[in-house]
Amino acid sequence: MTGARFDPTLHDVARLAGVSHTTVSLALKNDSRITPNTRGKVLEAARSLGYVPNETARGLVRYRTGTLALVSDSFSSAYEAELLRGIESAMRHNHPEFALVQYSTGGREARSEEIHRRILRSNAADAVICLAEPPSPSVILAYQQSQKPFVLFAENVEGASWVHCDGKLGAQLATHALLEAGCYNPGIVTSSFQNGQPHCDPERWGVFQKLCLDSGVVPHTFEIELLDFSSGKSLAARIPREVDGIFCAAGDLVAIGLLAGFREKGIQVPQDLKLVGYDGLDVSSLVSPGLTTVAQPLEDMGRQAVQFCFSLLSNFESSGLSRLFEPILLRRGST
Amino acid sequence: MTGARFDPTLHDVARLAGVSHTTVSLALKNDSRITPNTRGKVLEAARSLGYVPNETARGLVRYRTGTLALVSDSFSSAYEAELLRGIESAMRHNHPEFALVQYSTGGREARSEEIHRRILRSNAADAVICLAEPPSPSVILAYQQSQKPFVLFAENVEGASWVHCDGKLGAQLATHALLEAGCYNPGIVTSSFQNGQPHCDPERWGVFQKLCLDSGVVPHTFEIELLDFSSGKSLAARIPREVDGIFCAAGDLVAIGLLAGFREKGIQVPQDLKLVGYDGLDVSSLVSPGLTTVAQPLEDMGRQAVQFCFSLLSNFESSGLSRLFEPILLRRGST
DNA sequence: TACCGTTATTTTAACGTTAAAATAACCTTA
DNA sequence: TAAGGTTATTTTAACGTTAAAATAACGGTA
Repeated sequence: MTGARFDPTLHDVARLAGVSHTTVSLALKNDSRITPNTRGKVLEAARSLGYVPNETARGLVRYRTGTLALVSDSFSSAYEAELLRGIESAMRHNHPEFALVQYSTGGREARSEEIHRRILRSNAADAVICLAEPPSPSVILAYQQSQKPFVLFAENVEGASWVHCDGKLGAQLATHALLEAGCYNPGIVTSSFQNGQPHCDPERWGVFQKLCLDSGVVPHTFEIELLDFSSGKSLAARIPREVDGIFCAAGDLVAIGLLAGFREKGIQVPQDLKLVGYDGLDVSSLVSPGLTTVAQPLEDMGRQAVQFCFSLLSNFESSGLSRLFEPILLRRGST
Repeated sequence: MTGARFDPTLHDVARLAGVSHTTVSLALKNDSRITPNTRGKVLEAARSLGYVPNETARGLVRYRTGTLALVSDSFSSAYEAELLRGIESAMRHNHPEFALVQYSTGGREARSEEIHRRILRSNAADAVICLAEPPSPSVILAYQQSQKPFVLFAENVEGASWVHCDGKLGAQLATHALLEAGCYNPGIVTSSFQNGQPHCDPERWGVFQKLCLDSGVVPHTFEIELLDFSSGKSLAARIPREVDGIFCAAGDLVAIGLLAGFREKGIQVPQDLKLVGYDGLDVSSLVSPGLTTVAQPLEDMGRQAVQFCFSLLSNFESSGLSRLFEPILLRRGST
């Protein structure tokens, strides 16, 4: 049941080289106190045994891990994929010595809390980027107290550093696109509600509501649980025929799902209904018709998050970095 | 520079509860040796201090981590996303107490080696699923010796457990689709060559070659470095006009990129050229025209890999589990 | 009341590393 | 040649946990 444990340790190398384990430790990190002669012996012994340091033991005493942790709701989201592209490229270019590990919350809040606590308590990483829903204030406070760099993709989170793309502006772009196109019975697709508003990106819904009402139209709201292709596709069946424009604030993937659902249902886009997505994922340009969408500079945002982590890591007194990116509207066939 | 370290430990809880640290340890894991009375005191003390166990220290002595590690080339690949969906769902349903972490190799072989060694040596996980390129034989041997369950997505790897989808059959389905449609100047898009064949999934290329030659046509081969949308798109420009059929063995994402490239170039699919992809990703049904593709049951494969890990974990003498899945051809607009 | 067998708890020793303190070895210099 | 100062290496003590061994406390029996 329990795994085998027979990898060579510092002590094994030490015994073979005829020195103490501390000498091996120092020799391996090229400490100037060790003579070239003994270092040679140590290196040879380490090589012949195939010694690899145990990072767990190391982390316990050093309190540094050489690891950047990502916490995301799911490993398989396309939205996160583009952020990850930026994060990975920044790490590869600027911090190649760091390991990148990703934790999945499975979208469950309790699990998310558990993961953050575990990372903090077990010091599993030197810095954390959170792609998932922002954790509870108590977790954020814990990060603050631990002085561990913590960056999340959300706006104006008290006590944390963040990177965000202006949702109000994005919603404005999307709503105008629909209203200008003459929609008089528009709807919005959002994540499911909590406390009277969508549980993620409520600002998009707020702006859409306001602008519609300002223009004298009363908009529909359609909530979905999972923000993916198939839930978009099945939602399409539940949208009344009189709706003539949809702002899919839940993201491009859902919008692409809607597109597929509408096609099955015989609703023509953009003739019968205009559709605007959100995110600007690559694939949104490939569907038929092309999806008009509010594009976020996801790769740049990912890179920025990494940069924040490392500036916080090098001088941790400067807390609370943040940056708001601007979205743009990509007009395509669906409007 | 170094992080703060002030989370409460077993000793802190012990002091507050007026018992020894071992008692706390036992009480927290509900050991029957501890009286309900002292357990109560301990639990109360632990709660009031907000005690969370340090998994690093725990892992050092227990040699069990409650973690399943995934090693992938990149966090952002769509192919892996569907595998991950299966892996995540299996974990969530059958092993919810396990943490799931993912390591990224960035596609570099040296990094991959380093990551595997680190996982093994530092016992970072109880089992490992490798979505990336199979590692070197020496790493595979190390996994074998460590008796740590190790499952990879590749075929017939000596000494490892694996899950694979029959590439020969898949290539056969794709090639026949092109030849039956009357292509007499077909080509294949593969990953870049190493030792005279594509460095990943060489079997697809081999079968395609053979079947084409058997039918009396000499096929083209187009290699690409990165297996993603944009490299597919830019490859399109380099494909000669006389080519009338492409088997994109490099995957749907590349095929979708090709589609976009062909559209820009004014090549009509399927009139001027027929295109068959590989993988059967969701998005391949949404592009215009719909992509004919060889579908792998990726989610099922992911689930199977998880199941292998846990059967190996419970009785580690039975080594070398494997399963070959069958692909199917999804015929759509591109042929 | 002295002895034994339970049961409840504590003490001690690991796990594999790093950091600090201690020692040993070797040169200078007086 | 004894004292002092480097330099090279070793000893010791952490880090926070679990597991094994040791002890303490208690109740029952002879």
